[in-house]
Amino acid sequence: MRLSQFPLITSKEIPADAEIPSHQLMLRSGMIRRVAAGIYTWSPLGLRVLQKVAGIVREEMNRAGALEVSMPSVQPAELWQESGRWEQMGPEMLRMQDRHGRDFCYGPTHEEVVTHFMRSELKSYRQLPLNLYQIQTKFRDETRPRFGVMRAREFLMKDAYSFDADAQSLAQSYAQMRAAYQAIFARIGVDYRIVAADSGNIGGSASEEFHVLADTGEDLLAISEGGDFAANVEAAPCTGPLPQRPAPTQQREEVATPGVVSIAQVCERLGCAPEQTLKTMVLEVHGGQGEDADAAASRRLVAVALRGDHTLNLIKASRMLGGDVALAEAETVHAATGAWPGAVGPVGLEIPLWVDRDASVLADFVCGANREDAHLRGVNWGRDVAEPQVADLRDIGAGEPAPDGGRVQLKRGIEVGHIFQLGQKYSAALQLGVPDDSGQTLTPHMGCYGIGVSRIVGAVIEQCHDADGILWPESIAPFALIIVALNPKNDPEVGAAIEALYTELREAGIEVLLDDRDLRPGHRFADADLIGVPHRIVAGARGHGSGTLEYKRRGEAEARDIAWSADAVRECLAG
RNA sequence: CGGGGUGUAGCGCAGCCUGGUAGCGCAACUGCUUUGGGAGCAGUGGGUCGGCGGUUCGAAUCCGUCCACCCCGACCA
Repeated sequence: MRLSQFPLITSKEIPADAEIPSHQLMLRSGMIRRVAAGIYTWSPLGLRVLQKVAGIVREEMNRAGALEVSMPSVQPAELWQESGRWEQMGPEMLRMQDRHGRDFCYGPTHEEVVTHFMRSELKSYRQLPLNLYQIQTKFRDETRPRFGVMRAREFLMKDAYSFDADAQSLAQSYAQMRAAYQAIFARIGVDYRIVAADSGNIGGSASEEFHVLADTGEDLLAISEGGDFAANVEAAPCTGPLPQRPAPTQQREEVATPGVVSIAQVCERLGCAPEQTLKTMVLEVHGGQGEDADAAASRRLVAVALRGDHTLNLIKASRMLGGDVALAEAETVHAATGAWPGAVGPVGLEIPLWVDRDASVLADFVCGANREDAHLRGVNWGRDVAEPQVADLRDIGAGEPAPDGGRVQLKRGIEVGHIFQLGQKYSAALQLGVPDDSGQTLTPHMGCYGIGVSRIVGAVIEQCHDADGILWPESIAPFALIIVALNPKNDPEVGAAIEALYTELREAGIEVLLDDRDLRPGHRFADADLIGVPHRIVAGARGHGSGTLEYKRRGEAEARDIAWSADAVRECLAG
């Protein structure tokens, strides 16, 4: 490719609305252009990288025995009503109507469609196991798209769905996909971790996430130092040993605390440590465990209590309470407890209360009094309040013991892959059945496996960049090599030699970009660094005289001279 | 959805408070010079000042309203 015929529009200036390095560099290098919030056009340069990533994903999926299909991005409401998710999904799903007024959505995921497809394709248990995948544009109407392609509304995703005869076979399919994902991320060449995850509203049991480690990641990961345990903080259980609860030593006492609503204020006013306080929060729970509409539509209030210095984990709470959980509005809290948020406490509370493990071993603690402007101190479980129902409700913290005995380290990650064992949730809801070896109907066990292809592009840049621009791993670089041709027009002989070199390398199958633009060298070096081509050759009259080219690896400080020949260049590329 | 902020040339911004000919830098285009780390000089083109409405002799500027985008939070593959 000749740069004089390739639209490379780069910018020195950092776009005002880009916050993180990958977003800034993708805009500065012209890989993407914003069309609307969370919606982007990929330029020829950007698309080359995106397709490199997609190509690696496709090869490894094929190698793992999955079969590529293409399903529609526009999907009819009926399928989503069958699975119950038409109502469940909420505004994240982009809905529309056709000219007849029929409901459709732009597919955020494809469990329903693939199951529909299998209803007509699966005739016998002998076809199992089967794994189908596609690489396709998804749309999820995120509340807050940000960071360019990292959290876009429209994005490219590889989604795969496996079908097995039983749970044991599903576990094997899952393990195969897990291995394929490891191969994919190893080939791309990023530093990643596999962590235990919550399965969210997709449903199902076992689920793990693949995270690219980066400080700008939106997820917090709990990784055991020197151990095997790794989990998204959302799903990391607190299992550390609890101390014996001390015996009460104080009398219960009410203290006036006008205007005090936060733990910090309580501590300041009463001169106590946050570890000695109990914070009580009221949650509104929507939906229930049951399948019936009444349970799904129900709302109930539940209180949870944590030690003052701990953070509530809404995922844990919602898993334990069986429904969608959110902090209740202030008015709701007041109506239910007689206190505004900040003064709620367990004593005399009339709604069900769950207490975090660590809060359950407190003694002589400080808590809200369920009255305005008042707190209690010297409160004790068993004496002033009933013995608590205990649960694990908080985020794990750095330095705490991990379940495997190691010490928890917190790291930030970008979720680029998620694999689930779904079980029979969708196959049962959408009535997918095949005859088994005795002629009975078998409901297949499903797994689903997603990779955020476009997100990987951003995530790799987060890990691979310097002050001058991107440092692509060779696996997904838009070009392997850039030749900066200096002054080819001044000396026809040099110009011809550069042309010959370019042609020979190109015909050898190397993705080479010839910078033949009539710009000053500095400008072109800066562009080469910005777009991150891994190998750079400078060819000009100076070296041509002595039969040398200048070679430089992106990211290395020093350039070196090599012989003016395609073979010498190929040697540099090889290692 | 709550809070904050911003909309002026392709990009980055000034002008607005105190109403009166729409500016600067970069980019683009033309010419000449220049050619090893984002060149110099000269010239050219490009604007519904986010939209609509109001006040006024006159609105980028004041008022109202709507929209878009960004940040923080809540929420979420």
